[in-house]
Amino acid sequence: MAEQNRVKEPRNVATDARSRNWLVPIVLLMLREWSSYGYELMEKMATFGLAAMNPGTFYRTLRQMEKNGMVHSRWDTSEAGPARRIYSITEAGEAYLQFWAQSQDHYQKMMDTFFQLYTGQSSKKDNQDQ
Amino acid sequence: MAEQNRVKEPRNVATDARSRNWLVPIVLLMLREWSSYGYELMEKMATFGLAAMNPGTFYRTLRQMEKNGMVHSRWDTSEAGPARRIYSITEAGEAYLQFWAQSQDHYQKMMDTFFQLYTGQSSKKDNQDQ
DNA sequence: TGCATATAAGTGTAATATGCATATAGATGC
DNA sequence: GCATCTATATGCATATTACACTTATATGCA
Repeated sequence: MAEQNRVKEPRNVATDARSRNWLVPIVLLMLREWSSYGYELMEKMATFGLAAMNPGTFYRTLRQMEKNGMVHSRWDTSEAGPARRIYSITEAGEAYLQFWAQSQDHYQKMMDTFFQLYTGQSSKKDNQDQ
Repeated sequence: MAEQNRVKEPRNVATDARSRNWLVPIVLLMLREWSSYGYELMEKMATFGLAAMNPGTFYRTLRQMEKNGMVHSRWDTSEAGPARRIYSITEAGEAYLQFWAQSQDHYQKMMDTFFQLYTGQSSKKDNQDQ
């Protein structure tokens, strides 16, 4: 019955920022370094090798983060062109970032377990050279 | 305005199998080793330190995977107790697993970049002792 | 001037995903 | 008989996300 059902192409899973679980912390990280606005943030995402999700979701996520208190924003009309909403990280945002970073430890272990089973040996993929 | 809005407690983010992005590959991994059924698979999840999501979602995901062609199933009534739906991995499932493992590489690099920015040094969280 | 395009930030709505509660059913214990 | 464990599954509400648009300012250029 499941005959002509091809395997649905996995939509890049962790390759992109999807699940927003990634989006939020990465945006916070960027804002920790320099306050910025949506359009720029979206472009910087590429630095992380993250094909940014569609703009609509991205902007909406930013507003959501503001509602959650992780960031706050102000309009910037000083530059030419359309007004920009400049986001800055808040203390709550910093706290979240810290919490998240800690939780990554667990994640890393899980990944390690995965690769142990998958390849029969530990992932240890970061002992490349440097 | 965003005043009494506390930061929504992140519901364990990557700590559990949520986003199912993890669920699928891990189930496939387990099925690669030995064909099994939902109930057992759910229990084995604990091995990965993954608090299994609720049964409903779990079973539903398995059926979804079958529809996608990653696994196929047959009823097993040979044992005592309720019939079990035994799942086996398909070639498409193996292919997906491979694809996924590759994408994790990318993911790992991203995480590394993240921690470089966050702590100012490479994550290197697995050079603990051994 | 008129129009395409880049920059910038959004909204509406439908499709998906997920959690939670609940249903069904065989087997076993008491 | 009835509670409980094993085993699989569905219904519904809510949460997430994608996709298609909308609104605006500014610039290039024919």
